[in-house]
Amino acid sequence: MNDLLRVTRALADETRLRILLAMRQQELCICQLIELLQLAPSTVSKQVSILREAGLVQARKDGRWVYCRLASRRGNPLVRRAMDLVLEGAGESLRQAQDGDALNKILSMDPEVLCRKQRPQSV
Amino acid sequence: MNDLLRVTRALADETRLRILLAMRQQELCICQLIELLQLAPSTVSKQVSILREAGLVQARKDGRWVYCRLASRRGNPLVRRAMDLVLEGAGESLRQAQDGDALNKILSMDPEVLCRKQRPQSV
DNA sequence: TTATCATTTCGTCAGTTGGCGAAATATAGA
DNA sequence: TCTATATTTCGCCAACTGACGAAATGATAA
Repeated sequence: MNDLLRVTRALADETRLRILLAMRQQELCICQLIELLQLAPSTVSKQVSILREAGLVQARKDGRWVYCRLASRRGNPLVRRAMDLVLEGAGESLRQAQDGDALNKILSMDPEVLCRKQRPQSV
Repeated sequence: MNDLLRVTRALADETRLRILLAMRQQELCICQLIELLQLAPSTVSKQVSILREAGLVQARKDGRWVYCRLASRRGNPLVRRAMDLVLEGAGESLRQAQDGDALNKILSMDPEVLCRKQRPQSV
């Protein structure tokens, strides 16, 4: 039941569901998630780590960037059931439409440019 | 996403998972759940109501007793996926074994006797 | 090496949650 | 009607959570 609880708790937060839904089509690096969610880097990092602990998300490091994607559907059956639930629940809320639009913009950008945009503004 | 979130939040608590797992084979009345969980009636009532709000549990009233059971698998697909996840995650934890034993004892009892046992002890 | 920078870790804080007991509610039985 | 009682509602409190910023980490580039 502990594994189950770790998974259900990981799913029980809107930010984390938004992260999972954003990764449906492609992997995303942390800075892309930061841009999508408009949250502090430390917050995004923490939430992604909760999804990783639950086995829902896998990450690979490439230089300074960390790319995240949904865990394989062929791995842990618990994870597959969890994603089935999330995908079933993906509906037409305003928030999801907004995230979809924002994600398209982010994907059309060079990640380099995105990161530069996120650097502390020298005033 | 709101419906999904209501479901995932309902699943994200050990007490509520225990309730769902206990109802796998048969409906249970609140006082049976109180005995199983060893929690205050107000607490059990609250947790069941969260499961009902999420659509995971249905209840029927029979006199003073309220009987609860898992929602139909043929209803909301979200609910079905949620229960698939829970059942997949039902494992062999010590807690589950203990709950199984306790549940068997409870089911072998007359609910009337169970309720009498729960009444405030007149010292 | 040194500087830069994407990400993570840590400490803090406001808001939420899950537990309890007391009081309220609704129903059965006297 | 009045009493007993199974359940719910309400208010409270300790523990947990999700957000942030500052500092630490690890890797690239100068």
